[in-house]
Formats: sequence, structure tokens, C-alpha cells
Amino acid sequence: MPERRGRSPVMHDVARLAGVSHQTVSRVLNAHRGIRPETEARVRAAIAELGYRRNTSARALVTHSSRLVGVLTTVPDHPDTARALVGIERALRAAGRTLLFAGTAPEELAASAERLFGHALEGCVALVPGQEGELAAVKGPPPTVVVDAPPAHAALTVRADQRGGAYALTRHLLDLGHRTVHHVAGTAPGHAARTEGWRQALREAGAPEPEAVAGAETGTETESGTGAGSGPGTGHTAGLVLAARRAAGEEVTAVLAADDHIALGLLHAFTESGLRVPGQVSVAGFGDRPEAAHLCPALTTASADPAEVGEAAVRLLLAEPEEREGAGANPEQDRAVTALLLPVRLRVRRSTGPPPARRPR
Amino acid sequence: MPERRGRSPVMHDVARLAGVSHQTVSRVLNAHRGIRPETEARVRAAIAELGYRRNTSARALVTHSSRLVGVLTTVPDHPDTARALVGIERALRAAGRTLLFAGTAPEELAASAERLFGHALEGCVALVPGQEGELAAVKGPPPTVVVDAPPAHAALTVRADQRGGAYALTRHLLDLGHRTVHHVAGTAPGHAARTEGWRQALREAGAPEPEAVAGAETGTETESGTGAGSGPGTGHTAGLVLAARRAAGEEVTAVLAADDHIALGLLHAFTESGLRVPGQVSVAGFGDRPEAAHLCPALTTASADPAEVGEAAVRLLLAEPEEREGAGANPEQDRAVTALLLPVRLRVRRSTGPPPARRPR
DNA sequence: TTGTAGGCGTTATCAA
DNA sequence: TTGATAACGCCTACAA
Repeated sequence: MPERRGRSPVMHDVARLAGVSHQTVSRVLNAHRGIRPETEARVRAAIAELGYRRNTSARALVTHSSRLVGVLTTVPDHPDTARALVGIERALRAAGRTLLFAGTAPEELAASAERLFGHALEGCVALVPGQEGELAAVKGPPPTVVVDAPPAHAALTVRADQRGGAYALTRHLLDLGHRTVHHVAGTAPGHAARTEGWRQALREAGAPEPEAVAGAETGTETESGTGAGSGPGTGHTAGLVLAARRAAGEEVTAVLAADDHIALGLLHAFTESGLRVPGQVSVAGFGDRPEAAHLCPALTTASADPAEVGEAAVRLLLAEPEEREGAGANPEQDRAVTALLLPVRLRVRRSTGPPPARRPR
Repeated sequence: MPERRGRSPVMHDVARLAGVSHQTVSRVLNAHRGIRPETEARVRAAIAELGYRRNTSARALVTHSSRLVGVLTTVPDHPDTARALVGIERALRAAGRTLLFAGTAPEELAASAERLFGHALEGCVALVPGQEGELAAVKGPPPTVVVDAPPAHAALTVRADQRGGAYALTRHLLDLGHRTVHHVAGTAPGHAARTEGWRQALREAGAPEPEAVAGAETGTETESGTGAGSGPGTGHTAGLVLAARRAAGEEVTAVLAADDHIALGLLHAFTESGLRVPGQVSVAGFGDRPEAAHLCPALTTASADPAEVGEAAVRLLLAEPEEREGAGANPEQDRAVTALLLPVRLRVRRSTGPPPARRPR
């Protein structure tokens, strides 16, 4: 007998033990039809007895696919990335795939993509907020789903419904009794859609439409969750402006910030100005950063569950392109869906409440 | 010429273009010595021109190693996991390795390990807090580093210096002027060492050693960062006990909790009892959970940087076993270091301060 | 210093 | 229904 001492068993060993050829073993493993049940049983028994496992590399070599799906991100330390990873992994596991991860600085994005693509990826999920330019580096042969791709981007993408979320948040404040809702806008990708949702809600409700305050947001939404850097001045300045307007007689009872960072600045500014939240002013954020639940008061905000976003991205990635006539040249063209819009859900907490009574009833 | 139309170039193509054999190309790629510089230049030029990349699967097939390192965890949604991932990935990238990730429920740990090990891993980092039993599933041929393995566990491991951290935290409180420091103990793995560090600091300072309060911690430290579940009752009960003791005349001016969760409960209980933190009682936690910085008041705590822990784990994993006489049978036996102890650093924030003045000076 | 031959473990194609 | 044989792309001997 050939020496099979240290090495782990291979297909040939299983075949010999089952008294068949290695081909038959392969067929059993790949669920080919036309195998006599009793043959299959013998093969399975041999597999179990030997503790045999297929060699992934050999399989990938001949298959040209490794059943590996890559995740490429420029924001590995963003809390939403971690949460998305959980969803991605869950979907991948269900599909029998394994997750390859690369977190990298934007400058090294291309190099990291190379490294990832080198592993015969079956597909790739890109968590790359920021500018369109960065995404160019991710163009690869394996199909790629970009999470929250900019509107212009033509790739497969899963997006959170920013506009709908802002709409719902505004609606929530109006329903609490506020005559209108002020807004501090941001400049990060996706913030514009939030501003639109806010305006739309006001318009439909026939509420006054105050001008949005510019948040001078410097793209800090992609920063680490520990709040390092960023500093004040974000929503803080806007908060002081609004407090001043209120002192001057304007009716400012509810403010929707373009993101939780800005909302935090608002909270500070209002507290400094002696305004109680939510007693005198309600504040809502957007994005549901982890700390939002632990602020004083806990922040009402909204977000799409990052895990769900991740799951959806994988499902979109792994969905078989519809087999239409002439399919094959460009699989992405043959899909039924190339962009998914995920609902944004409200997280109502303590920072929003009814407006102060204007006069005793 | 053989048809080379759609397919990506292989080593043979490079060889033909450079006018050498594919062996020479392989030698260049693997930095073998004894290649004429001009030959190497031609090869490199051909590689660049063709945009050639080695096929990882073929390489792994013959090499029996994929330059892939696995990360296996039962707590994929723990914030420290995300932070560790960043460090792991950084170290891996520097070493030219790629990261394979599997997050899973404890029950499926063995299956996930199987799936991971199936990819010819070069090594594995296990983020598996909790019971020793779970770790048994991770026993695999590839060398594995367990992060924060239980003391008894014999594998390669990287541990945070729990004892030293608790010592430093206690020292910090004593230095602020507190006569002694109370302690709420926990039951999660690693908590016992924290209690030891606390006691040691008191003893060395000659401070009174109050009995530790049992925190009745139900292992919530492994839960998600959003605080779902866990509920009150953790440190809350202990806080009420301490507040009562204080009301009864005992000098309780500083409390070290076994973790941030317990500390949060303490904060609630003290606030309920009308005690100002840190005005009347100082509170310190342990673990630096992300929300600690955003509590009111922000929590003084301590932790080893998870990213650093991750980096250290990878370095330990990839460190070549020292080549001693008789090496080879069990590589782990031949290492200079099998357990690394990482420093725990203080994060002093607003929840600790000097004790209230006993009498006017 | 370079080239030739063989095999890594699997899947696909043919023939039986 | 099953078995032989040839790839898949690379690396490690050995030969030149």
C-alpha cells in the first residue's frame, strides 16, 4: 500500500476504500445524478471513515472559482463596517462561501484589490464611501457589489433609503406636534438625499420650510467611532446659530441633523445655551452610530440595519444572472436588479418629544 | 500560436514573451538566487506588459499553503472584534498575507473551523472568549493563536494584562486621594485577575481592604455593543448595596467595577441614590467599550488596544519557530514565546476625581 | 545559469 | 452507471 501516513486523505483514498474510481467520488460530492444509491452510500461511508475533505485549492484550480467572496473597505474601523460584516458573513455562510477581508487606506485600495482578486474571488463587496474616484480602483473581473455607491455609479449596488429615512424622521417630529422642523445639512455622500427627504416631508405637510443651516461637515462620518479628531465646530456652530435665532423670536422647536455627529454638536450647543432637550428643543440625528444610544439624552436617529445591508449585498452578488438570450458577454447586464434600496428605520429615543406648550390650555 | 484570447496570462505566456522557460519565471517570482540580472529584467518586463499575476490556487495546491490566515470568532458583533480585525489585517498586509474571516455562533464553531481550515490556512487567530470547551473545536493542523485564552489553555496566546490594568486603575484612584477603593467583582473570564490586581494595589498601599461586592455578572461582556438584553441588575444591584453602606456611614468614595457594564449599572444606581459622580463617588470601569466615552459622566476605564492585541497575535502566529535541534515534530514547542502579555492602558475620563473634602482646611 | 519532466488533487470529457 | 485520461497552473527535483 502506498504510504498514507501523515498526509490527509485525498479523493483517491476514498475511492479505493469504497471500491470505486475517484471519478465516482467526485460525482457524489458534486451531486451529479445517475449514481446508484448503494454506490453513493459506500462512498459516503468511506468519506466519513477517513474524515476526508476536498482540497479547496485543487478544486479552485480546475474550477476557476474558489467559492471565496471578498470584502474590500476603506473604513475598516467604522462601526457600521463591523455590523455589515456580520450580515455579509451570515449570508455567505448560508451559501457555503467564505469571506476574504481587506481593510485598507484609500491610497492602497488598488493594491488591496489586487491582492484580493488574486485569490480567484467569486465576487466582491465594496464598502468604500467617499469619492467616486476611489471606486475606480475596484473595477475587477469578479462581479462587485458596491454598498451605498454614489448615485451616478453604474455598478451593482445596495443603498439605504436616505431620503425615505429623513422623510420619516421629519414626519415623526411633525406628528409630535412641532409646527415645523429645522435642518442642519451635511456634505458627506448621501446627505443631500436626506435634505431632500426633509424638505419633501415639510412640503407635503404644508409646514413652513425654514432654510437649511449648512453643517460644514468635513466628511467625518467615515471616521472612527471613538470620536477622535473631528472635534467641535461640526454641528456646534450650527447649534449656536439656531439658538440665537430662537432667542430672536424664531420658532425653533425641532431640528433634524444630517447625521449623528452633527446632532451631537447640536446637543452641546443647546445645552450651553441653556436650552433643555427635548423639553424646549427636540433633536434628531441620522445614522444610528453606536454612541447615539448612550448620549444624554439618548439620540433619536434612523438607519438601515448595516447587517441587513450586508446580507442584501451578498444576495445580490450571488444571485444568478437571469439567463436571457445572448447572456454571457456581460453578466451584470443580464440581472433583473442592479440596485437595491433598503428601508431606513427610525430609532426613537429620548431626544425628541412634543414641543413646549405655547400657552396654557 | 495557441489561443490566448480571453484567458488571463499564465506563467508560460510570460516565459514565451521573455524568451525563457517558465521555470525561470518561477525563479524570478520566488526570488531564487542565481538569475542573470538581464534575464530577470526581461522577465519582469514581460510580467508587467502582460499584467500577469500568479494563480494563487495552483500555488497553494503544490505548496500546501495559501498564504491565507483565518480569523475565527464567536463574537463577531463585539466592538473589540472589529477593532482587533483592524490590527490583524494591518499585520497581515505587511506580511503579504490575506485574511479569511468566519464569525459564528458557538454551536457552529467546529463547522466554521472546518470550513476555514479547508482553505489550506497558514494559521488561524481565534477570538473565542468564554468557556474552555468551545476552544476544543478549534484544534486544527494550522497553528492557532488564541486571544485571551483561559489561563489553563496551553495554546499560543496573546493576553491583555488584566491584573496590571486593575492595579493601575486602583492606583490611579488612590493617587487621587481616596483612602481606599471598593470593588464590584465579575464572573466573566479574566475578571478574577482584575480582582487580584485591585487587591494587590490596596495591599501594597496599606489601604483598607473592603470585601468585594459580587457583581452577579452573567457573562454579558460578550454581548453586542448596543446594550440589547443585558438589562439592569448587573452593577445596579451592587450600586444600591454600596449606596446603602455609604448611607450607613461606611466611607465609600471610589469604586472599581470589573467591567464597563457593571460600571454603567453603578452610575445609574448612584444617580438614583442622589450621589453625584464624581463629586461624591468616583467610578471606574474596565474594558473601554465604545460607549464608555459617551456616558454621563464619561467613564474612566482601562483596556489593551484591541488593534494592538490583534497585531501581536499575528506576529506571534507568523514568527518562525526557532529552529532547534529536533524541530519539526511540533512547531509550537519550538517557539521562543508561546504567550504574550500586552499592557493595559488607562483611559482617564470624567467619572473619577478626588474624594469630597472631609472637612474644610 | 537555464531547461525538462513529473506531480500536487480535483473536475471535465470522453469511452465503455 | 462507471472508469480512464487529460487538463488546470505552478513548484521542486534533476539534468544540461
